[in-house]
Amino acid sequence: MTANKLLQTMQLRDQEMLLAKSQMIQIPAREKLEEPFFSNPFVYFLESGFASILYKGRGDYQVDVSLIGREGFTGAALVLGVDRAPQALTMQVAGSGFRIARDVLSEILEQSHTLRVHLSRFIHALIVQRDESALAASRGTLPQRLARSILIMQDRLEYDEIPVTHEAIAFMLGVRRAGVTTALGSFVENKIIASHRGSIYVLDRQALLDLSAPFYGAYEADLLRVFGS
Amino acid sequence: MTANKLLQTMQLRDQEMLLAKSQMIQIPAREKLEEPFFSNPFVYFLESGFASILYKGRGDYQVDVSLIGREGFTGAALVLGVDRAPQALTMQVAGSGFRIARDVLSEILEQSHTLRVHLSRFIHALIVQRDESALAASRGTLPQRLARSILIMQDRLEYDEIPVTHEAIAFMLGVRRAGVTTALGSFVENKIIASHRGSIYVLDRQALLDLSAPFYGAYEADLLRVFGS
DNA sequence: CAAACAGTGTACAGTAACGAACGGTATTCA
DNA sequence: TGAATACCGTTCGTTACTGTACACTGTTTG
Repeated sequence: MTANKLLQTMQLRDQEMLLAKSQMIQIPAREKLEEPFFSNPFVYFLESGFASILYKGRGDYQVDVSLIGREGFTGAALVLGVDRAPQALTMQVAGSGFRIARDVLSEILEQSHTLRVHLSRFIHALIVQRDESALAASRGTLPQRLARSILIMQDRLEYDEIPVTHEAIAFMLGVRRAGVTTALGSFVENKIIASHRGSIYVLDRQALLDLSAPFYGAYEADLLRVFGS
Repeated sequence: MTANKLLQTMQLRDQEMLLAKSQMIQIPAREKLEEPFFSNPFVYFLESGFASILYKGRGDYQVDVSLIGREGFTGAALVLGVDRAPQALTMQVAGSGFRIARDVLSEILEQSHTLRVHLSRFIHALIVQRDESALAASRGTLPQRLARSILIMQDRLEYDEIPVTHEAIAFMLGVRRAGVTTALGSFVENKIIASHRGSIYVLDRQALLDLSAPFYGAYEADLLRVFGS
């Protein structure tokens, strides 16, 4: 049995085909799963931990446009028939997952219409997640974006402790590290989180939900529409 | 013959099937082509003018995540197998296009694998456009975002005059109308654009490219990878 | 043709986030 | 065990916006 929700909710036949051709592996934090403009050899269905999709512009401008954990998979471009995409995919919190060669998945996709539809629905959810990120980046304050960030990381880990540094968060949001530190400081004061070196502990999830309300929830709602459960 | 680039570059058979089942219509500015969370009855292949995809959060937070003109089509969610999406689609500059009923397109998609692939590749480009928007929103200054905005509008109109108000631009970017006015004012001073009531004239496209360099070009590059030309 | 409206220019005080920098405390490594 | 490194806290002046507000001018409408 797998912990990946996409695998869980697809047709059994599709799931079996995929699992038969894939290997379970451990993935350490900061491992690069996809390089930009590169024909990446593997696609991943994570079981734990999460990876982030980073979009890089010229100069060293960059933002995280989405996070993927055990609710999804990493081969959107492949399903869309594109083999070189401008995004980078990096493991943010270590975990495990099933890895499958892109060519193998391509073949399976040719054979199974149901699988294509299932994965496509997830791609739609990913688009929604990107839209929420764009909205938060454009209209949200740093504390709001930070709250959203913590929520979506916690959603993927399904645990109160999030092993991530201020630096890493700042990088994801495209803001100063010091800005993250001060904002987190005020969260700690208000007992919304606790914080130790390299970790954040969520104490008051509701407060985070309230803070980030305009920018959180649409991805989750879209996933529900996709998976039903 | 059609002016829509997606229609032009698809297999002739697919193009004929689509055109046989679609009507050419005129679309005025500000017409709503898709409502959020609504099963929208039509999909559009524009021939002129452009529409914007607006993502709305709670409250009245909103941003434009992408613009679509004659290089694309508007039924991404449908192709991805989803019938209710959280985005709104509004015609920004009046134009014309082919309209096709969603159910009809669905049927054609079932029959034609080549069409599905073609449209999917465009969806990938749309994702790239969203990522660029997110990056610009997160890291760009107002003048940079504005320059990008003017460029992508001009790209879709393929003409030097862009019939759009400061108000409309401010709305798209999610910033103050007054901010757009001042920024445009400095563009006028530097002879980058000229501006009359309700219109912007691009004088120095290169200057706009320079300004928005980190945030412009990836969508266009992705389209090239898709269409080849 | 007057009145209403849409679109633009400008001003001002307030604030959120910035870049740059420094000091302190855990943790890792030789 | 001492040195190097990673991570966090805080400060300071600066900048890019924001919200609010008002005045001006073309354009539409009754």
